[in-house]
Amino acid sequence: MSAEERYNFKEVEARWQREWERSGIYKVTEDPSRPKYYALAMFPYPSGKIHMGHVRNYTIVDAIARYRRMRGYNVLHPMGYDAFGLPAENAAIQHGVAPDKWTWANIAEMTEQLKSLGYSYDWDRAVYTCRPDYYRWTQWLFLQLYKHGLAYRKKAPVNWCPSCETVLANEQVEDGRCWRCDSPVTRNELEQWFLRITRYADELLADLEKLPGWPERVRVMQQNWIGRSEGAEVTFTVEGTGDPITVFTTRPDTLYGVTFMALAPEHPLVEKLIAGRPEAEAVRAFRERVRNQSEIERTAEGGEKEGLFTGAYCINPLSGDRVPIWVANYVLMEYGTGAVMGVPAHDQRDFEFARKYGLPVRVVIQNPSRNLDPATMAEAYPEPGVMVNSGPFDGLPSEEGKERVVAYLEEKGVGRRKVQYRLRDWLISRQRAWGAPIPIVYCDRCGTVPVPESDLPVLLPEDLVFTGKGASPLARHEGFVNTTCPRCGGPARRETDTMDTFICSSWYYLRFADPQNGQAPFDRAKVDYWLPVDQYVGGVEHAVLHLLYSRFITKALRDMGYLGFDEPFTNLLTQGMVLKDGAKMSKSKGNVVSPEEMINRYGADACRLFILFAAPPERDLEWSDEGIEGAARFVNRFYRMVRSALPVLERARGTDRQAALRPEALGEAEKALRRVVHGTIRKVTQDLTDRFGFNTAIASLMELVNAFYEYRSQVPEDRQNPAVLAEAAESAVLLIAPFCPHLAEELWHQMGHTESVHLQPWPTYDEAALTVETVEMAVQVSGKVRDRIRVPVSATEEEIRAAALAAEKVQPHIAGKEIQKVVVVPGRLVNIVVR
RNA sequence: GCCGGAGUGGCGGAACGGCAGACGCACGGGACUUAAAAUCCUGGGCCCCGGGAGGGGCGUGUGGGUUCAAAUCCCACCUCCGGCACCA
Repeated sequence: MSAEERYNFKEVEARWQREWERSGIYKVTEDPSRPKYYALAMFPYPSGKIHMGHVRNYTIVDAIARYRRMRGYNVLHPMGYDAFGLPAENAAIQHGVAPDKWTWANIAEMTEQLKSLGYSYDWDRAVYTCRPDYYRWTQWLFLQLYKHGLAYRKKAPVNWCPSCETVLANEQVEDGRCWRCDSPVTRNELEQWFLRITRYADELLADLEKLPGWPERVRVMQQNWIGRSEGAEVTFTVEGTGDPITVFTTRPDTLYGVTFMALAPEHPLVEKLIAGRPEAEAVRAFRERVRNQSEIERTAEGGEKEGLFTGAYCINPLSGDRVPIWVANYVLMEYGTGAVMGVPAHDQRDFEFARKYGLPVRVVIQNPSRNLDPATMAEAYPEPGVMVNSGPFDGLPSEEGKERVVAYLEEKGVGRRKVQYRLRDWLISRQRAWGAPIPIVYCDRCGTVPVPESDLPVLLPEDLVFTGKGASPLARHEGFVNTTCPRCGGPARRETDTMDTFICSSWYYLRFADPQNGQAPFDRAKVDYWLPVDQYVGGVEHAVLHLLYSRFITKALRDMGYLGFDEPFTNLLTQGMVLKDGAKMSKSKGNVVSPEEMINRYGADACRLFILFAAPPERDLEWSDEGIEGAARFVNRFYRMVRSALPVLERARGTDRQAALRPEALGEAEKALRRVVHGTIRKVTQDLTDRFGFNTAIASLMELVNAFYEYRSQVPEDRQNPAVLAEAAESAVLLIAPFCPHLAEELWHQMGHTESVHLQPWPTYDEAALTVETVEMAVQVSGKVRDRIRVPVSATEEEIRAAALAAEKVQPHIAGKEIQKVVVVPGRLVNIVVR
């Protein structure tokens, strides 16, 4: 093949990217006359260059967006940057580059790379969370939450990452380590801002039911994280002082089995209980030791249970028993009430604790199949059974007992039904400077004062000094800190913590509906038109973080009257990772494949094609150098297919194609090619509509290309049917457009069209072209394929049966045998069952 | 421990009650070429019998079951991956 016939992807891709940008074909506005489709990829942190994970994510969404556009939808397909965050600050400390400079340089580079991949974004809608015109509204969001009692400040034990020098939310601690830098997290008592996500715990859990378009896996992860459990609160009374100690339990039926009370070492009552007692010093020392343990140490595997007797006793409200009060390291102050009733016979943790410290074990639920003996039990019996040693409740099945005990406690006023969640409020203060400042002022006279909306944004100073030591640069910036109270006008100090960047990303999908709005975060009518997101795509690592936060913010804004829907993301696709040599790509492993290099060597279309073809989107994808070469080869093969047919196609110009495609006008070879063409249209359409079967859709396209070559090699050039070839080539180009947009656009124009291929309607298949006169069917004898027969599609079951029984290779297998049954599956197979 | 997902040729994967291995990668053979690259055609799950055309058996993690028919449905188990986990 001559040099100029080789597909010059570099020139073609650059040319069409320029043209699309010039003509603005991907720009969208609201259009009530068309159905809308909002396709969204999780926007990136501008870390420097894009990696293969990004390419995969955005290629999937781009294919979806392009397909929907051709199907007649008004498609919103935006992109932006989650641009606040620690790496920018670290760069400032290490290299002395200002965080905004560093960030904007990265954004410029990544944008250029994204453009080189030919994604169909409406770039006019890009949002940058670090820009005042965006974070102004992040601050506005905070103020609304504050106004509605959903943002509050409290002193609490919090997760502190010593390396990032900031606190973290619970969701951002994994196995006791910082999600970002992997350092062990410590516990600190600090005054911090929280968002009351727990107020929505119930709805966040219940509404998972409304998300059938989410992967089961993600819903289960959120369910686990929210951790709802039903039980009761029961109040014990301290002997002597009468102080109440309330516990949460899921097993009110075991209340008669309580043999000790266990308090978290940090429990507020501990100090009063031990005051003046000989145990006081030891308990205080124990408390300090536990408090200083890191999350990892405290929850280490096995978890040796430790505790100390306080010297005090309390009274069981049900049995009247006198119960010793202990402090124990396994009781967490953050969950429930920070106090646990110890029932060794029926709770494994209590059991271990009781055995270690010689506390009594009292069986109150009897195992129906094997009698439990407290003296010999080797482990707790947590299963249901029959209540014993429980006064008036003896003989009740334990499940029923739960109800009866709670009812009794409520009647006596010493307990009540309670639903407890594992989910805790979202800690959002960050002691970092490169983030959206929390719009709060502290005034000696007025206290905590929110910045008025009209004063937003609270701007980040541009002259921050990053030393990496001591307090945040924001806290050390006098010009920022010192201000006047918006209420009384007196001297005041600004809050110097910034917001968790997950707040910035918890509402960005709303801003895309109205990104330039200077008067409000978004216009309700525009949001009503575009939202919710029809298809969201991203990594599963945000299953609990970003996706839970966004659901919460959506519900909060809905309750404030700003939104009219309950859930932000109707359908979610969690794409798999891109691996190399079986492992996640990372600099330390040295197995990183650079998208930039691949695009340079093989072209954007080949990269996109390989990534879509190599694995279904939700599965991990193993990068293969040979694989992408194969994809590049196919791009060329496709290009040559159309190029070499252009002279023949020229003959179809201006003729009546529909007339030329009438069945009477076609020979067998033409009909066969048309069958493949229309079969492929059907297959690709199905694969893109009801699932994301990009890999099988592309496989089907490859079969079409193979059939095209076969036709051209088997029918002499002068006898080739121009109308059939034109239909095949046009269909192929339209079908490949979502995957290889440059290739499709180039060929579309070479075929003589002047409008963009991406604005064309999606092809439809012709049922008539799919019909066949005869079908081949397999003939099985007792389930094994022995022969094949060709029968007319119109053949009756009786005729098929006769043909099968007469088939040559079937004879030896049925000769002399009794035919028990013949199963005929028309169009597929015949199974002759013999004995 | 509880919950979820996945195990199919040398490799990525397809089929999700009806002919296992579509499509591609890698590999073998052939054509074109002085040669190579590129391209085009072609072969192939594994084992056994046959010189050959051909024939037979076994095959979707393991063991059972349902069915004329199971990768697909049911039961039990194994392995790997992921989530939660001293949450009362």
